[in-house]
Amino acid sequence: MAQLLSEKDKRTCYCAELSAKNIGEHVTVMGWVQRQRDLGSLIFIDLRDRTGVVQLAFDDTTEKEIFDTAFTIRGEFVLCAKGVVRSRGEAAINKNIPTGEIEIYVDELKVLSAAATPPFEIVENSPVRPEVRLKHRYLDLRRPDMQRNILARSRITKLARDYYAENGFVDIETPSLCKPTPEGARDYLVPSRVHPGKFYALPQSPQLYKQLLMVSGFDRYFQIARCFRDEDLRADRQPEFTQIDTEMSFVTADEVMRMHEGFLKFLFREFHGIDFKEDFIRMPYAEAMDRFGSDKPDIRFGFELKNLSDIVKDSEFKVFSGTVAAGGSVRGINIKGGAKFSRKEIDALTEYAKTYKAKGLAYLKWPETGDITSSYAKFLSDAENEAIKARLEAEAGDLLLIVADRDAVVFDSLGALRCHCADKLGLLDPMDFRFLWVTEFPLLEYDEEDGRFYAKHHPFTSPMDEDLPYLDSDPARVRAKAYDIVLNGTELGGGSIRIHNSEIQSKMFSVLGLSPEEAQNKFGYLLDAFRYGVPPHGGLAFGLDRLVALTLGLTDIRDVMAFPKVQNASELMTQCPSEADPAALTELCIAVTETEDTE
RNA sequence: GGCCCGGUAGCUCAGUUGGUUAGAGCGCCAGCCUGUCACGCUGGAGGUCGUGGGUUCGAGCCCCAUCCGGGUCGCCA
Repeated sequence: MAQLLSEKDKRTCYCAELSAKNIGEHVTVMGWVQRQRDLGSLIFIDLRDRTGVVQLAFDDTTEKEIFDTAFTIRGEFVLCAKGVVRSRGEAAINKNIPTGEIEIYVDELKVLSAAATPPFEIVENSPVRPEVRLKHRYLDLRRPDMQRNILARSRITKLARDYYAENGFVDIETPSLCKPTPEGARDYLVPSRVHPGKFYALPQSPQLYKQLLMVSGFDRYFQIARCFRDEDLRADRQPEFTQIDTEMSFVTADEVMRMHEGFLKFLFREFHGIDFKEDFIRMPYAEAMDRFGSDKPDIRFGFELKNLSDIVKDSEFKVFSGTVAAGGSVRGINIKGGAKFSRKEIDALTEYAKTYKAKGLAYLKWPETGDITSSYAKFLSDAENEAIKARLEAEAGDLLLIVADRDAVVFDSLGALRCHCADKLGLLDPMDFRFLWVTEFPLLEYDEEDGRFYAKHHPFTSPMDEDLPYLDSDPARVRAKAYDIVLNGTELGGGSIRIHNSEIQSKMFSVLGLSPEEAQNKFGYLLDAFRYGVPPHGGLAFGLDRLVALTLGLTDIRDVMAFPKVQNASELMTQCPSEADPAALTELCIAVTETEDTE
């Protein structure tokens, strides 16, 4: 059945490139059959390629053999069709598609491939279960919306290459087989045949290589880098993802931020025609936490956190006053328009807050008409109640939500609640792009379980100059020259100025509990390199998948990745990961001692 | 590792209190049809109800286990 493409079968244009101005031209198009409509002695076929569809027409003046072929054609057959572009005539114009004024009157037709009936329709927004889509990803990717996403991704990476090349960045590839990263996410390990018992790791990011490239004097480095982390998945997290990775020498944090802000503005101008005239807001971490309960605030809406601790610290209501006394805080948010939430919905909010470790959620619902209802008001004095309303600027129609707990829990739960409620109220327009820099992150994070500090960013992040004196005495208060770029509540990227002073680096390792010997063992090559003349340097990496998704107004990065993995990190189409060939394992000196199937 | 939601025809779903032979739309197959474009009309095929066990006279429905998918917390320097 399938016919071969010959030298004479040269495509002259893509399907949806044709329009009324091509009328009379003889063209050759190639593509997949969207649909065949057989009206008896009249047959229409919509032919689709990555640009869209064009209608092929066959009637009783069509050569019989061609007409008979057209009759047998089914969905997703691959065709080569030649013919004359002609007007459909006034009555038959389809205004819903770009090529709706014309059709191709076919005089030569080749079936290049027949096709089995696909498991789902190849149409936009086809509501199919994710596992079915992913098992047949090659068909899913044929759908127009997925084609648009993948094409957009390609365009965005090109814009990135253009922008950074224009600004003097050198595209340099770094290894995929590298030394395992201590203190980071879990590494994917790759065994070495030549070195039995030894392992490479796949890079979590090219961090140290790019710093070494600064030592080498390349001055500005750029790479679209594939990164790997063996951690659990989310809608915005895959085990294998792509970064737009950069590093610059002889710069301050301000210069790095300006450079990358320039890229985002360039991208949105080119891609969406949106001109960001103002500088992006820069907000210190402490302010972001205090106002939004998050280090990646969504600033498309208000509902800001207010500290109520001073109002309730002496209250009769022990849930509030006791929390303050124990060193925690009581904070609230005002969900404007939230009074429309039902009791059931508010109960659901409480359950939601509990997933963030909050012990409870106090509320006050002030409807437009009717009585105020509240879970806490009866326990407070009138003065306390009025002060809370005033602090939260409450009025009719509002819903006040209050959490009393450790600061970390209060921020976490209220930060999540404000976004959750905004979503419920339909306030989140994905095409409203609000960028924000979060700066002055804490350098270190104390881990209660391990009883030690960990680097919040990584161990090479430079402390802020004015906080250097506290690195020994009070590490927790030291802020870093680190910055994240946030878009609509998602961390799009982050970076820092690195330590380039061996004394400070040693001090940093010591705070992290690394002995000089351990530091030398783990990062010796970097420390050695720094002995030979290291420029001050810093950089930033964007999560390309998130950047593309958010630019397109999407929330699931799988929609902008050609072959993503599912929640258990397997790939449904190829069924990887899979068991290794025993001979290969033997050669690698690896024995599998336990699998999930073992009792 | 925890919690929540889902799995019924190729796809999307309905399926009452546990009760006859499990339904619909789309898709698919066949026939008819000259202007369709989600063509229309007529007819037809298509089901281990995720899997295994249990309760029951009787299970798509109840119970237990398990697999698969999604969300989320932990985790993600």
